[in-house]
Amino acid sequence: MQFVAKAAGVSPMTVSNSFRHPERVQEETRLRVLQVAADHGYVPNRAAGDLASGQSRVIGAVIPSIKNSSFYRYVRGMQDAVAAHGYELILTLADTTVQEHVAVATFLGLRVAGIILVGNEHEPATIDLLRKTSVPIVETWVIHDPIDMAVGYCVAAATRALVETVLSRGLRRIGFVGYAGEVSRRFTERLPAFRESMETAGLRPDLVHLVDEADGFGAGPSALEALHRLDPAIEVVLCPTDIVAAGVVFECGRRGWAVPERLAVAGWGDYEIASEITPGLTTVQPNAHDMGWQAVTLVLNRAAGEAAAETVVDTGFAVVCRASA
Amino acid sequence: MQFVAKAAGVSPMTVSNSFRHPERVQEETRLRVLQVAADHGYVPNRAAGDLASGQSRVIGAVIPSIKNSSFYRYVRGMQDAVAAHGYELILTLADTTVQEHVAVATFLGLRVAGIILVGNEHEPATIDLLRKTSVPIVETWVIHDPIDMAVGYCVAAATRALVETVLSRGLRRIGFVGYAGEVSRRFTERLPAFRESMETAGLRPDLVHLVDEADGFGAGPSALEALHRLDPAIEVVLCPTDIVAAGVVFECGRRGWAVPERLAVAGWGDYEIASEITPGLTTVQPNAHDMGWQAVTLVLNRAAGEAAAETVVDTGFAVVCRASA
DNA sequence: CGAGAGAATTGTAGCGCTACAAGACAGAAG
DNA sequence: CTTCTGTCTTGTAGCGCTACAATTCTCTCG
Repeated sequence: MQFVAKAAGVSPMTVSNSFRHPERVQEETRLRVLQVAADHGYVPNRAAGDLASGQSRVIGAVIPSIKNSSFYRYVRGMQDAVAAHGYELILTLADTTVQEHVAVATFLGLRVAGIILVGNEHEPATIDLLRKTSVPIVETWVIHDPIDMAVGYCVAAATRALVETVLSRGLRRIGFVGYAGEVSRRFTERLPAFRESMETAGLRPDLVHLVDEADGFGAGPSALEALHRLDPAIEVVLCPTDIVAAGVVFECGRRGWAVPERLAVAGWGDYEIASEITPGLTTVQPNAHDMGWQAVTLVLNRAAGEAAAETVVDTGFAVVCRASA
Repeated sequence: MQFVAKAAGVSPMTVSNSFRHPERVQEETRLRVLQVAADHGYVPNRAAGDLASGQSRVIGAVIPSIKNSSFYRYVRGMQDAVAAHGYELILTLADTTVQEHVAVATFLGLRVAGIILVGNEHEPATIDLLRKTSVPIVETWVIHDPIDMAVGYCVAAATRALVETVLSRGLRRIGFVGYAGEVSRRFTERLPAFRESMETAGLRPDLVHLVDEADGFGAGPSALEALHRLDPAIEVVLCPTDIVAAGVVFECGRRGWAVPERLAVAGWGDYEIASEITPGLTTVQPNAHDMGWQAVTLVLNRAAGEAAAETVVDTGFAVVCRASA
């Protein structure tokens, strides 16, 4: 900065103001400074600036996976929101809670303006760190027991809505595919909600099969096989993701079963594949873009000193009805 | 830090050393300092530390999209490499070159240890900035005309290898699906390579159809329709991505065409869907994880002052043969 | 028992920038 | 011609940390 100041014939403060407070500097002076900076490839050192000003315009987000298009929309939502407010977003991939902890420590070390996490399952050490910091924290995709703030939707409510949708189609023999093993809590919330809905409707709540999360499309055929054995006249299968649902649809194709006439199928997540395959998948669409946007908004509101009153935002969901169910 | 030092009864320097140079501090003292820090949720301010030491252990990467699993493996490769060397990786999503420019400016402002980009298509302003900085720059997925360093594979060579693979299956009527409009150069490299290979083999090089990149799976049916009209006896379709190839396979299912007997199909990218659908897709697999790893390695080598001699690394590719072709 | 070597610890200065207060300067009013 | 006002510009101090040199504190050895 010293160098640029000298080259432009002004003081370092004027250089600083040219970048950060354009209105404080005369137009002509500012343009000259910016020109000199551009000529020399000078970019203000944010680390130093943030240190001096005690604030940061960078928000850190930890995302567990970048494999599905819901997360893509979620990230876009965050990116769009930060861009609209002159902030920056930095992302770290973390597939395990241990990686998440490392990422959180890094963000805290960088003194980011806020941290956005996915889910509410963290290492005890992470929770400890998060509770002690004054940095705004937002947990997304869930709305229970936030450490600080949360943005998400109610998985149980979405499950009930999906069951009601298939009931309204006149379907009664409803099979449910869930994930077995150590999976995120937002998956485990679905089964009890399904059972409850079925009992309320006076229908069999036990047409349930659990598959491995790692099986991808492959989980479809095995789930279909298992549920068909439980009830050969099964009418519809509710899947934990659109990937599994697509696997079921492909398997129906192989078996020569018409979808939805012989078997209806519903997915979850409204991934890209849901609208691309034939028949299109009926699925639950979380408002992923909105969720990302709201998460950033919560951080910014907190930074602006606004009331921390409503710390939980429900971005809702929609049951998207396509041809598969 | 002052606070922690006081609480632990040592000087600030000892606190600093406890974190950064454990060997300089007596075990007992170090543990006490770390304990006090943990109790108070203290995390050293990296911005200040980096400023004082004049170095950074953070590498910035700009990625254009997180929609496909190749990029996922690529990011994992980078993440694994930085983790192995005690560095951190921060990601920014940028779908346009303008967004990329903003991201690059942010990284430069953060004084990262290195910047990793995808492709070699950038804004003139970005190139200018990149040439003037002394920060190591790596461009990935391409190996032509790097600004600084590059890691990638030769798309033309992979195209030729794919054509040879289908030729070796005895197929002769080969259709090609490309992307129309403003697409990344790595897509545009494929068509000339295809034409050349076909001419060398003495076969029709004009069974070509261009589709819109945004069409996803939907591009499959329209491409199939168009190529079938060009040559009703077409034997194989080479697609620009596995998504398009999957779209073609699904469409074949609808038409009752057996794959690969009636029509063989090849994709590109070895996305997850390639191995999940039936029949599995024959496709080109870029060594995405390796590419990410090598990109980080190049940055670290440069940081370690090692020779900048070999600045281009070819991570190669593989033609993965599955049932579809 | 004092000198010397080595380990552990501690001041000092400064990284590049910004907040804030103070200064310079032009033009308007008296 | 002085005073005042408002605009533009500039010193000063310090953000939280680390490199480096200096210091203190063992402990060993002649």
